Amino acid sequence: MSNITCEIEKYIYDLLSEAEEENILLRRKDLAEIFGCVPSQINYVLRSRFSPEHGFLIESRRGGQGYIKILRITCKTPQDMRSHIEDMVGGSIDYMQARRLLEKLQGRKLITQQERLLIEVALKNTDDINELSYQRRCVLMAKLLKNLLQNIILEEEDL
Amino acid sequence: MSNITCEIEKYIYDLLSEAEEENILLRRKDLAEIFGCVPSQINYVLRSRFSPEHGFLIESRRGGQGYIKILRITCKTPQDMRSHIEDMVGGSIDYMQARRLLEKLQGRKLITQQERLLIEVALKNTDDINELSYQRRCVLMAKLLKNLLQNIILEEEDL
DNA sequence: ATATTTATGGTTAAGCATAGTCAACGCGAA
DNA sequence: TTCGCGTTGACTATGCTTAACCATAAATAT
Repeated sequence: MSNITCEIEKYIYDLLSEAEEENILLRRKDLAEIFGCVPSQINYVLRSRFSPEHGFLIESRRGGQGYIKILRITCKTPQDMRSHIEDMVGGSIDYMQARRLLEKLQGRKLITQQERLLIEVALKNTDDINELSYQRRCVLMAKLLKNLLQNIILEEEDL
Repeated sequence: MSNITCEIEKYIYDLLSEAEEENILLRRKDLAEIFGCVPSQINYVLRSRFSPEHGFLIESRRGGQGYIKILRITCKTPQDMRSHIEDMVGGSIDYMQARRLLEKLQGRKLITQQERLLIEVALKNTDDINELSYQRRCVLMAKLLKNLLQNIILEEEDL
């Protein structure tokens, strides 16, 4: 995997691992210089790899002494996780969105690959109910997805 | 501590912490002299660090014996808080502004970091609805944000 | 009383150093 | 081919600092 985006992602991940705190401070232009790319590449990495859905918050300032701060948010309680799942999925979701979400969750090690495949099978069954409208299917899929995620993720967290 | 604005902010914050009352009196020119900056720098600090979003109101008077008074906003009733939220968010807000606001609200301990993340996820979903115009999304986001904030901040009182 | 002077604070715009957005383009996979 | 991800750079927005100019309240002179 030799594209710059992945390299920058890994670099930031390593910084976060090393950091005592759950957050790190960066200079966009410095990072761009390190990787020999345009500054806006950093924005792309943040948007595609460190978004709220991935469990990160970004703070930043422009101007002199500007910075980018990346915070990793951990869901400490089952209630937090339930709310988090509710927010990620929402009241309606289509099959492709759901699959992208599952991919991210697997990347965060919140679900295993097998669990992900099982969920996708379940979702596909719902998506194949052609008697229902698209909208109706999206609502049903959201409910199903949330139930499955909550069962899987919270079971492991509730020790 | 590299810029004067942050130093002045901290200075004022310390004064407010020490003060018995929920407000303090300052002389603009004295403060400017202490920090060796032009007086209008103080206005910049007040505008960017002690606005209603930050939980403060400013009163002042010109001429001889002039002063600047900084008051901490206190929301005594749920209705006060609703008005405060309405003032801060307004009828339209974009994703960046909303994020900055959430950063401040977390700083004021009105929301937790987890709650902030959840709200950002929800806002991002709205911001990603590309079928809608920018203006329409801003209006929707303002409504969503106010609803979420009111539910979170007023959860106890509102029942 | 009224006008003038003095002592405050307010507003705005310019300039620089950042960061953000957007749309076009390239490339590889389905 | 078509689609989605990644890359790029031109353009935009923001944050801070400074300074010139504006507005107002109080003190003083008349």
